[in-house]
Amino acid sequence: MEGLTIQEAAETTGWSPRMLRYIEGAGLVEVGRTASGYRVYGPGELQRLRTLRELLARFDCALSDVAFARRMTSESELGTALDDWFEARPAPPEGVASDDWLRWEQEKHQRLLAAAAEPPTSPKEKTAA
Amino acid sequence: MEGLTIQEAAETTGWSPRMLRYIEGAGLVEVGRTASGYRVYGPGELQRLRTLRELLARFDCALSDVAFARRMTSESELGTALDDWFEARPAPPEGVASDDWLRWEQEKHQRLLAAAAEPPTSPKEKTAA
DNA sequence: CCAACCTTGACACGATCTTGGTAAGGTTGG
DNA sequence: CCAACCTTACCAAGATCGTGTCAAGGTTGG
Repeated sequence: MEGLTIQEAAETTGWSPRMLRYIEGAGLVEVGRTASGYRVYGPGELQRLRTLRELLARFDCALSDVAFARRMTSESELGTALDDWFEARPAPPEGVASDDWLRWEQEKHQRLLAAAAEPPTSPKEKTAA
Repeated sequence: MEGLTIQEAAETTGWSPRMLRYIEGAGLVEVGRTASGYRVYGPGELQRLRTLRELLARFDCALSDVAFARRMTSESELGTALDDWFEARPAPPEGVASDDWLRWEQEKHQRLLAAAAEPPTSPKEKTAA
């Protein structure tokens, strides 16, 4: 057997076996299997699991937050939409009256949503896979 | 009065007054106040609220997810740490034996955590506030 | 063969999120 | 002045998350 069993992995990472299965189910760590279906944890997975633990503690966030962050990096539309929504209107680009600025902002949001809704009919840009 | 009251805003955005207060409490939309403390919703906030609604429906995510996404863009350490953690090891950079690659990976994660933990004693880089 | 693992699945509990309500009190407009 | 709005602050209920535990059954190593 190349790696550790789930119980051994639990001991060295600080997660419970239950949580190791949960984390796997959440799609956060991929685990290999033996021919008969036993999970096999290699050094990479162990390190990843320890780091995850520290990450959650350090930034006080939840597994579901990390799962959502994963969605944001993998679904580029989602990431773009959120980043765009967050762009506060700090100051209109110079030279535009604030009425125009507001209109431009509103149209920007509408364009964003339209783009997100629209099936890839005319893909002008594919950023990251 | 320059903008809409909370009830009027609720009618035009599709949120309930209760939810408008909740969203404000979650820090997702800033709302102005009259001298006596009444909330005042301007066109910008209304548009932002409508867009938020569409975002949640379109991508099937929750307010807490958006709130976390906000944290990720504002706390640069958090965003960096997560992005780094997500970097799967697809293939080692050419020329490195996989043992070395694994060691490099492990050290990368440790560096990452050390950097995040360390108080700004020797600030080599201050990216974004 | 048998104890000690592993698997999936389910039930359960506490915590948090989302949402609605309701109560006690201030503001406003006619 | 008074009805109709606003405010904050609670309580509640259903969903989801995080986690443990237990059951029924397969695998493994000595």
